Amino acid sequence: MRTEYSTRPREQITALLRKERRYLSAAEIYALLRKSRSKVALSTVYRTLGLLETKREVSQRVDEHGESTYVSCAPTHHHHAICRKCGKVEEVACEAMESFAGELRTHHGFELDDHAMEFFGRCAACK
Amino acid sequence: MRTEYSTRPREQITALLRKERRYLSAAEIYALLRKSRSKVALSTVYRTLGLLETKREVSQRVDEHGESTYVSCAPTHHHHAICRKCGKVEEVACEAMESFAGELRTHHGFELDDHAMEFFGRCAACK
DNA sequence: ATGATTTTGCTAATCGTTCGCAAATTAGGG
DNA sequence: CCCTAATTTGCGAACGATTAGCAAAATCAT
Repeated sequence: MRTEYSTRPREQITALLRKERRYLSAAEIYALLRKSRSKVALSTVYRTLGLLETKREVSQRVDEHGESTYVSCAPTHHHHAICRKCGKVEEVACEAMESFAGELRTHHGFELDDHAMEFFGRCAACK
Repeated sequence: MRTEYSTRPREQITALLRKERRYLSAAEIYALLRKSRSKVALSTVYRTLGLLETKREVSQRVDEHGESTYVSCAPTHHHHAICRKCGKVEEVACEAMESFAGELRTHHGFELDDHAMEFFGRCAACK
């Protein structure tokens, strides 16, 4: 039948991610849910994250220790500005990409077809 | 005495990286060296990569399977244009960063202090 | 409610990476 | 050169995050 079930663990994981809006590891999500008297297995966390990633509802990032972390975000193309203090992630659009594409073409003969960017600094609240 | 020795394994790993100029995993480096009748232990490859990373002589990137890969590059600030066909990595400067910084400040109140970018496409040779 | 199907939870397996330590290399005097 | 002290290597074991297997539980459509 190939349907997708809506279950309690999935709802809780999704809700937590939507609430936090910062990069969390599977272990952190597991720990946070466990604290709020919800018992989800770590493997379920991993599976749900994989699912959400496929649906483009979260994006994944490997942190400085090599651990995968995940944040809830829009399924459309954008980049992330990550606050170094509180971890809050903001989505930012990129219009200025043409200038880079042009630079790459003229200086390197490189035909750009995709790009990834990350910004680090202080968010409005932490500044 | 706190000196740093120059050894055969280190020279070979460094030479290989400088020759290839594409992202290689520790295992790939190990395999390539082994083929050219050089016996370096995998752990030595890892240790040397860590050393080179500290010295900013290689940069590290986690590939799509979660494996760490490394490429030889300049110690100064720049970004990488990675060819999807041959894997060749080219270093590109970024002047256009002010426009992003401005956008972040005005639209998000975000104070930018660092950024990371990657470009994907076809290099001049593969186009 | 019922039954087919999807998910979960648990545990064990996987696999890249790191560690520990004895043996081998290196650098630099004598 | 040769010796010694210090650093590296190589090997294997240990580690830790992620994945896989499978029986039991939850979900959905009828």
